[in-house]
Amino acid sequence: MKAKITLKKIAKGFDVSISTVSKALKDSHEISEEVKERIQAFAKYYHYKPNSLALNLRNQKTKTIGVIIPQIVHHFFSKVISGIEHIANEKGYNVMICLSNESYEKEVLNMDMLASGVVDGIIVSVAKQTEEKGDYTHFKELINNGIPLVLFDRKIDEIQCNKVLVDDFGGGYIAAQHLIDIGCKKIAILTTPNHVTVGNIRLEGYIKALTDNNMLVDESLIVKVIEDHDIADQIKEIFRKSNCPDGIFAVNEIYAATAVKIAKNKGLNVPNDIAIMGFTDGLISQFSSPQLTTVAQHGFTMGEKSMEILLEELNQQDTDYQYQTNIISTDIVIRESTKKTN
Amino acid sequence: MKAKITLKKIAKGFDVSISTVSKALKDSHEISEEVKERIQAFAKYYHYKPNSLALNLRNQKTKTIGVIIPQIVHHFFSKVISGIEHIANEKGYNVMICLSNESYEKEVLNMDMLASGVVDGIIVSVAKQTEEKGDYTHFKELINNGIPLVLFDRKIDEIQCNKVLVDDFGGGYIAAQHLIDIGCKKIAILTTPNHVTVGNIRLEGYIKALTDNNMLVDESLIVKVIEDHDIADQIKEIFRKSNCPDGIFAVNEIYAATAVKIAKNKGLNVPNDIAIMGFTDGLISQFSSPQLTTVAQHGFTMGEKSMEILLEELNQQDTDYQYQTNIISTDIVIRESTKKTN
DNA sequence: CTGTTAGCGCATTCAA
DNA sequence: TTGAATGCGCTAACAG
Repeated sequence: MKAKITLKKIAKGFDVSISTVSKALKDSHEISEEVKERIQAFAKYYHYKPNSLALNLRNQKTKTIGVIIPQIVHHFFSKVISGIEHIANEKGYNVMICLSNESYEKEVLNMDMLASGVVDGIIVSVAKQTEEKGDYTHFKELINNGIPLVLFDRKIDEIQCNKVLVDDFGGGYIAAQHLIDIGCKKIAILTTPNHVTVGNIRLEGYIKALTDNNMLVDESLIVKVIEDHDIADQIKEIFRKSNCPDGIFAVNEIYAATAVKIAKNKGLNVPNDIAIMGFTDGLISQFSSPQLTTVAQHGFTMGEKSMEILLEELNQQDTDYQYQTNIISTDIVIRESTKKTN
Repeated sequence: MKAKITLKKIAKGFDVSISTVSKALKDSHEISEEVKERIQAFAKYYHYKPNSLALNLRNQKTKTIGVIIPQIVHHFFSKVISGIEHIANEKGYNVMICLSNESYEKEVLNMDMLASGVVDGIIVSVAKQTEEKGDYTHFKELINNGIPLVLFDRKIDEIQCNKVLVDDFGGGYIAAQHLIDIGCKKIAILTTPNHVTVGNIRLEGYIKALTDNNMLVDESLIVKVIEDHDIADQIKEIFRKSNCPDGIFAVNEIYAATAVKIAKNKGLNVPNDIAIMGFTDGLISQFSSPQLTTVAQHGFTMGEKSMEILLEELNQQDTDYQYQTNIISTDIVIRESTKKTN
């Protein structure tokens, strides 16, 4: 293990000063051609690389941005990361990824760590537990410290900063509207508990679509799935004989795929007896059988947009910089699970 | 935007020296109780946090490890990251994730960047393009520079370092054996081109299982899928009337799920007419219909193990440290797609 | 053309 | 009990 090569060592080798070496390596016109050549050749031979830490300390910036996401084993979030990485790389930035595992505590820990000088800016999707708790002081502190912050996916009105959101309302709306369009009369929704903002907003879109179409909103068709309990058990409730719907809109892939499985077990034909659709255009939707109609939320685009906005904030000098909220619109991808054939 | 609070500023505020403040904040016995209390209270009030960059520069370590993976939108890799993150967090390390997108060039770029002082060690899964090219000088340089390296998943004999590998041979073997056990006589394999090591080794396991069972290895049943071309088209070939197999082992989920889809389109019953199984226990396997039998490769465990070994190397002083290769064994998860009912 | 100095933020050794 | 000095690796203003 050779110790790393530094300016100092090169300087000693050539018996010149450190700054001479530094300048020579930057091809400064202040240095004689001959010295430059020798030093450059030497540096190249030994694979000299300036130490990033020293540079960062000196420049007071790291060319690194931090990302805190609730989960990584999740199609949507990994898409977002891809998008962030894509733009970051283009602009010479590195990405540091932290997982909160939906935990408030881990989110705070990660943020503290990132804020201690290791990154120039932070992109985060708020953990469910934080949403539930409603304590956003760590975000406010971050902003107070002048570290640019972009929030994505989950909507937090309490925090003033740049945001990139999915059009969850519109997504919920077009989903329900699609089911109505294909003739469903009793449309159930599988959503999340109230504190999960995205599920909640999709639910609102669903409700709006129903009322716009003069349909009654039946509370018994609104299932708020609690993740701690068995998901399938909760979804089965909706298939009770007396109240079985002819259309289901699930706010994510898993619920949708689970509903399909249950329906098939009950001998129902999807989509003819019951049409089922989800949210998030992931692999499950593509490979389940029948393939699932779904609302695509364009995670990659969201990642790109988040990074772009962060860079904008990073590079602005303006004293009266205005935060923006960017809504990424959704698209419906129609597949077999809602293509009735009768 | 307040400027960040530093030791220097605190020192000025109290009209003491920087080192006094530094010591006071570490509760040094050298400092009087009274001064300590005042300074600590002040620091707490202003949320003083030591600047990581400065600390890193001073300590010559960053408590950060870098990870380079080929893709992130991939169940296996995100599982591995979770595992790495899990252990890293436990030990107070941060994780910096870079994507190579299977590109040699991006891999080299990422590695250069990580090696310039930003991380203490690196975990990587080699990009396909690098495997193809066979140029591993960037890895050798890294090792020469004394930066601990752990390779996972993809096996590269040319590089001397710690490794964590999937038991791909064993996985291929038990997969083929399972198909034999349930009575398949003509077993096809959907694998990758030769340069992709993991696919290749799984193929070897498959061949060994066949020969161990005195079955002939039929070259026409070995399909090496090229990702540039349409996957489904290539897989369809195997269903030609004259040579249609009664069992298929695919080296990943996508190929398996695609094969199932094609089989069903052809009116074949899975598993009764043809049993199909995959590799990697991801969401597709669980949610496709019929649910897929698969070889689980325990990505989370691999991540944990990789991080543990890296930490070991990081903390060792030994001059004659021995590299180790850790094989993570696979398990077969039997589901509907190979449960014959006739 | 080359070298000296100072400073980024911090910890630590040694001196007062 | 406190402070001054040094160094981590690098750059840049300023001297020579």
